[in-house]
Amino acid sequence: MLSSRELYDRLASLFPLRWWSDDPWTVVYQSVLVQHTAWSNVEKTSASADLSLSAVSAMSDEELERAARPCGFAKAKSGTIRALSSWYASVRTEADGLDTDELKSRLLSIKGVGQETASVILLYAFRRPVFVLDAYTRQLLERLGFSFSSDCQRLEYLEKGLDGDVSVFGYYHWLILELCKAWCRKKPLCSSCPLRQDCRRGSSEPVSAS
DNA sequence: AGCCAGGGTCTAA
DNA sequence: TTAGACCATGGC
Repeated sequence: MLSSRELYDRLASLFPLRWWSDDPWTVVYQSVLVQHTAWSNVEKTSASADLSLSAVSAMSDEELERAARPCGFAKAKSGTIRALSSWYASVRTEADGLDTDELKSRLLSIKGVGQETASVILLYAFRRPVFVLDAYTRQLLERLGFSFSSDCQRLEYLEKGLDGDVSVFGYYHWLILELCKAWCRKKPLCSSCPLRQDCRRGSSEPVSAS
């Protein structure tokens, strides 16, 4: 059976390795903006508005909401970003001394931050070995023919053999995104994709995992 | 025209 | 504990 590490190596041979952002605060606010939204909208927002930590704290709620508008759910997202800005300003100096579980529970207590967003922030902003399990990852596992019954099982498979390597965790998530974006939308890659044999949307044809 | 895009919260049973 | 409604915008 294909191991998580082998899957990673295959993906890494297909796509460039990519990290979210080297700036922790950028990761934090973009992880909120991207919720249920195309990445292009996040780029648009990041390009047209200065959402640095100091800029956000100087903005009114109305200005922040206006800045978040292109990403949809602007009222909710701007409120979450506001809450995260004060949270981040207070926690960033002491974060090194905090347990990952402790950091995560603090994140989850913020309205608008759920499991996936918390995982993104822990991994890319605080460099903790947390696997970001999103809909694309579940879809990928499904299409590979795995039948897990819970996210707990999926994480157990995915994290095994990665030695808690933060860089690998980070690259892995982007690689899965690249694959799933390319999968059924770009025929040339699709027909030559070693992870898949046919291109019909919704097909759950297992691929050879030997 | 209508569906989807990297979610999360709240409610109901 | 799980399913479904809801939130709101841009792109195709």
